[in-house]
Amino acid sequence: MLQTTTEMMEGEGPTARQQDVLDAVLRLLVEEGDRLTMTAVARRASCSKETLYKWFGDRDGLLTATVQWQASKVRVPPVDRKGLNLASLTSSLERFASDWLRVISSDTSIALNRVGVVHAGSDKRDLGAIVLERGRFALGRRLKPVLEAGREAGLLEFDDAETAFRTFFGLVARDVQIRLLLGDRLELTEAGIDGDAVRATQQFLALHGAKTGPKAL
Amino acid sequence: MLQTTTEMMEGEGPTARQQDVLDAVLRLLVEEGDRLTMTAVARRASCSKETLYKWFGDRDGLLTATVQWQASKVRVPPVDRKGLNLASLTSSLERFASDWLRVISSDTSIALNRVGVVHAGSDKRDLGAIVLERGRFALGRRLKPVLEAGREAGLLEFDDAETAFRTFFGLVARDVQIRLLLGDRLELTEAGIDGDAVRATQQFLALHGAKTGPKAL
DNA sequence: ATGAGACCGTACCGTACGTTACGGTTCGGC
DNA sequence: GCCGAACCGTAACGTACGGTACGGTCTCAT
Repeated sequence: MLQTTTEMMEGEGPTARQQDVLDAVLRLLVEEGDRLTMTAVARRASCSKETLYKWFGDRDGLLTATVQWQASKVRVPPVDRKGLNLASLTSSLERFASDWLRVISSDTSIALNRVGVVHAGSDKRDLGAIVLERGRFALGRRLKPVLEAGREAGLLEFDDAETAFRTFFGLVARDVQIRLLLGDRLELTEAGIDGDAVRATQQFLALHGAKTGPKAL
Repeated sequence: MLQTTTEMMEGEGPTARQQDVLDAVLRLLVEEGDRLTMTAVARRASCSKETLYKWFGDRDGLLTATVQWQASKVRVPPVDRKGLNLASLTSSLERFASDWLRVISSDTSIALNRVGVVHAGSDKRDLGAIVLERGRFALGRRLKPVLEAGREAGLLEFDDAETAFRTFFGLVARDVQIRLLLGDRLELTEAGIDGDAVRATQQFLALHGAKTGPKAL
C-alpha cells in the first residue's frame, strides 16, 4: 500500500463521476448489505474495477469514501438563538427529534450503521468511528448549543450539557435503532415519528424544564 | 441440506462436550468477531471440523446454537410482587437498569449483537431475530410485570406498559449500545453503572411516578 | 491525424475459507 | 480381545472474491 495517495484523500471532494459511483455503492449497500462485491459495484456503476481501485485504493477505501460521501450530504440547518422562548425551544427540540428518527430509520442509515458495526468488530475500526462521528456525535454537537441557549434563557435546567443531551437522545431513540439494526420490521409512519418527537420533547422538558419560569420573567 | 436433522435441534440442550465447543465459539467470537473460521473453532475447541458439521450442520447453525446457548445461560431472577412499595419498586428498577447496562456493555453481548446485526443484513435474518428476542424483548417481558405491579399499587401512572418500558429502556441505555457496537471505547465503571441506574430510575419515576401517592394511602 | 491519458469490459491470478473425505485413535459393550 | 461408533487431525476440493493485467474505445490537446 505504498502507492502515491490514491486520490480521494483529504482536500476537495469526489468528482461528479465519483459521486455517481459512490451513490451506486450506497444503493448496493442498502440492497446487499456489506457483502457487496467490487465486481457488483463496477457493474452497477458502469465502471471498471481498475478504476475503482485507482480512485479508492481498496475495498475499505471505497466503503470509507461512501460513508463520508453520505455524511456530507446531510446539511445542517443552523438554529437561530435569537428570540428563544419556550415555544420556539420546544419546536426546535421536536424538529431535532423527528429529523433524527427519520434518519436512523432510513434504509441508508441502517445499511451504513451495519457496515460500521461490522468494521468495528474487525481490526479496521475506522468505519465505525466515522459513522459514530457523523451520526451520534454530530447530533450532539448540533443540539448542545440549543440546550445551552435554552438554559441561558432560563428555560432549561441541567448541570452538564452532554448528560442532558444523552437523556434527550435516549428519550428519542429508545430501542428503535438497535431493533432496526437487528432486523426488526418496525415501520415508523410519518405521524408516528412526529408523535414520538412530541412525546420525547415533552418528557425531556418535564425532566429538564425550568420550574421557575423563564429568567426574564 | 437434506440430512437427517443434524442433532442440536429442538428438544434437549447441547451435551456437556457440545457446551464446551459453544463456549469456545463464544470466546473466539469475542476475540475475532464474526470472521472466525470453522478451522479456528475446531482448533480452539480441540475437535474436528467433521464433528462440528455433524453437530451443527453448517456455520450458521453453529453460530445460532452459540447465540442460543449464551442466551440460555442468563437466568431470570423472579421479582416478588408482594409488599411492593416505593422503595422496593425503586430498587427493583435500579437493579434492572444496572443489570441491563452490565449486560450490554459486556464483551460477550457486544460480540453477539455484532453477529446479529451482520446476519440481519443478509438473507439469514434469524440470528438478529434471536438476539433481539433474547435481549431487548426478554427484558421487556421481565420488566413489564414489575411496571404493572407498580401501577397496580398506585405507585406508577402510565397508559401502555410497552410504551412505559420503552421509555425506561431509553433512559437506561441512551447511546451506550450503539456507541459500543460502533467501536467506541466507552469503559463503564461499576460505580458509573450504578450511578446511571439510579439516575435513569429517578428520571423514570419523575415521568411516570404517581403524583397522588400510593393508592392505599 | 495522432499520440497520450482516462476509462470500460473482461479475463485472469492467488488466496481464504466453507465443506467434505479419510486414515487413525479411543472407548463402551459383548 | 474384538467390533463398531464416535471422534480427532489433517488433507483435499470447490468456489467466491479481492486485486491485477490487458486489449479496446473515447476524448482532447497539439
